[in-house]
Amino acid sequence: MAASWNDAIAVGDDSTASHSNSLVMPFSEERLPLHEVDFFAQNNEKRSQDDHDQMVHHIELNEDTSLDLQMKNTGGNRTIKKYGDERNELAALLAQMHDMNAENHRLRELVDQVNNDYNALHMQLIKLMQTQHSHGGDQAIEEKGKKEGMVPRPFLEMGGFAERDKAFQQYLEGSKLRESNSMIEVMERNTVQALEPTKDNSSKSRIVEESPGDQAFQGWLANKVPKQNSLMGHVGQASETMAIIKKARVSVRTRSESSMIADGCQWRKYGQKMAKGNPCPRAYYRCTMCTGCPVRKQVQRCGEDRSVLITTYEGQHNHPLPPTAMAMASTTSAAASMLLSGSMPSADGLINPSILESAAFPCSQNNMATLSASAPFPTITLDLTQQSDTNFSSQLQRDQLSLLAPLLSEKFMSVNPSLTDTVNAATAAITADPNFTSALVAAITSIIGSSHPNNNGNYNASGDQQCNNA
DNA sequence: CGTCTTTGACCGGCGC
DNA sequence: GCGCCGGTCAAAGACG
Repeated sequence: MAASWNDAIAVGDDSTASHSNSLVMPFSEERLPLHEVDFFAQNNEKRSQDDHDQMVHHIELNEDTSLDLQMKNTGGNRTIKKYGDERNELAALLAQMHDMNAENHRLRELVDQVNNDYNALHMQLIKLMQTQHSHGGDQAIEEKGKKEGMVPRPFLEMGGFAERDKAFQQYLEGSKLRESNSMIEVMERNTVQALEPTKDNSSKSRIVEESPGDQAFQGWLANKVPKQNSLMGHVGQASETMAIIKKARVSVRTRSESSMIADGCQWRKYGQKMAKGNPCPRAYYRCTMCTGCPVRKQVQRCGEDRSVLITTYEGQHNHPLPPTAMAMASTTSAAASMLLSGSMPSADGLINPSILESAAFPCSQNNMATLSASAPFPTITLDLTQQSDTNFSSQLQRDQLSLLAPLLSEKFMSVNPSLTDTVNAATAAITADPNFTSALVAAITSIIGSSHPNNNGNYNASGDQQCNNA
């Protein structure tokens, strides 16, 4: 899957060979130096009006993605000089596009790398489970594997629990992960340290720095997971731990008059209870998009502010999701990934907005994400009640970026720290444009979805879906 | 008649 | 051991 930006800037319909800037510049193959960009801009002044009647920016991610933007700027009767006034802006835009192109390449490669890791480790997991089955091994894991269809499709997907599973599996098999600062490595560290709180961490991982967020998460696990002197051979207990990890929840606070937010999934109510400390009843729903889908959600109005609807998601979808559901799924998956990867910068459990603001996301300033360590299961809360924008879909898309970008920056870009600023700057720029944001989110979710062998991206345009366990 | 909602019963975890 | 509480089950009713 070669990432290629077939970016082209075509100027003029009647350009001849003598016009070196009958410009079609494939950014994916060669980088256009800035001085050439400037030359191109200056040359524009000498060109005829007809040459500039039409300016077409064509940005196209490669063929297997959904991002296909066309920005047409028909010049009409504008003069060349008017374009000349914009040359600096154009040059800056081109340079920015170059950077984005390069970053896209790197990100795609990293996604591929993670995907390859996932596939390899998944095979190891299956192999081990088969071995355990043939040797009458631990039934808890076996039953859990059956129950969850072996390859659960995460509601809280991206780099979340599935990776934790394989990281844990890797640890069980006594081997080390490859040399990289991947998300898997961080998750392995969290899992291992949580399972062996008394053991010297230095022998487990090359990662030496422990963020306060790691401590928060491990502190939570230390309370929830019984201490063990020996991990090896206690697969059942380990399975319990993984079950707890899988139970992580993402809670979304929104202002809504309706009884339920439209998140794109189909739900069936199976219970309602009065919860202590809240006069409003709590409703329990399970996903009915596919039989056997373990995803559940709780919906409850805030006792203090009845206009606030609190929706808590739990579990992992085992079926493809429609695009409308991908927005919420991606948002919660990113939040859960942050939660479980221990990337929160605050030891008191708060994911301070500073992590988002540091990435300069215009949409993140009013958001607050909190991590609850007192809940029965680790819960991250996304507070979307401060947004004036009532378009929930748009809200989600913006939040997706605000959550995904720092995640990618922290985990992937740690290989090359200098890239982080570039990514942040580029992301800040593009998120300022809602249309571009929407398209980019679609592209990212498409990439993420397609990175799994049984991915959510299997949802096709006709609406046909295939249940993995059907 | 099939599907969905309602609601009381039941179960398991946890604290005392 | 007991009670509280959160979560789930399942029978009954509502609805299209």
